[in-house]
Amino acid sequence: METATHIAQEGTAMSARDTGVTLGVESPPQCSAVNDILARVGDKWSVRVVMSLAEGSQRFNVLRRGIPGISQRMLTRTLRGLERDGLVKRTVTPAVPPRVDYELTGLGTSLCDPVARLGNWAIANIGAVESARAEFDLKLDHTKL
Amino acid sequence: METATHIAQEGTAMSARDTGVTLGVESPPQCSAVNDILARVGDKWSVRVVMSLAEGSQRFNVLRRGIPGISQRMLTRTLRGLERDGLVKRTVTPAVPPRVDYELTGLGTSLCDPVARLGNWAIANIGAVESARAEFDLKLDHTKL
DNA sequence: CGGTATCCCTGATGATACTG
DNA sequence: CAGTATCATCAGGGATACCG
Repeated sequence: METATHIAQEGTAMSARDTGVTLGVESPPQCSAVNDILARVGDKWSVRVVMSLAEGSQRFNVLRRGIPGISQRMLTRTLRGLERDGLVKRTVTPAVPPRVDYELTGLGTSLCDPVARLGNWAIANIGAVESARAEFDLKLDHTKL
Repeated sequence: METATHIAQEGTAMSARDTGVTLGVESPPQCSAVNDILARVGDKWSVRVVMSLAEGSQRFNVLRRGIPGISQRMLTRTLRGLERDGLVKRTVTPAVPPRVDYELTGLGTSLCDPVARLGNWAIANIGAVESARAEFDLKLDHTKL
């Protein structure tokens, strides 16, 4: 697999538009960009929110109940961040009980695919990772005790 | 719900047309697993390290010089974490000047693909994200000032 | 060379209370 | 309902110094 072998070096920016597996994540300028996006994805709640919204537009508290553990504060902040990045669209409907709906934008939807792939990798390999951890920790004890 | 049963394979034609995307990432048990992996990926340095190692085995300081900005402390911690997760293999060669080489394991290599896809998405869309941010911030000023 | 140990600061997050 | 404000906590990460 020459696919993942020569990743980070030099000029070829992104000819990512066609071939499925395009590895070309590198140049310093884009590197920060990548890291930037990765930060969003690695964020504790962003992915959960995006995945929830992928199922359709939802109101604030519905969304909240759909993501166990998230505080009102963090949901608000996460949504603001996603909105700012153009991944989510916020729609306020003036009404007696305020109504605010959130939905993914095209950009947000497009992010779902790569994120889902990562998620699928995680699901497929979590077992391997966990046993690796167990083994590592075991050897650690063995060494220390 | 067999939603997440056939997820970890294939290359291009998923069922991304129906509801928009392939999502099958939601079951509570796997949810934490996914979040777990996502945390690794979202980590400030893990991806950089993995991508560097994707080019081949490297010694500690070579790796360090290849990742501008990372401190010795963080490189060590990041490598330990990756090693614990079974993504990286650490090899110590007893010698006068200590020599330690790091290389990706099969698992680590397999992670490169999904991560690279995310990276490619980032590169392809960083422009859209940044302009969205600019617009958002602009409206914010407009509202506040 | 490769790594560990400390100190310290900043940002991220949770809990709680209040507002339109 | 949908936030905003405030406070306290805490892990992440940089700088530095020392060890085998």
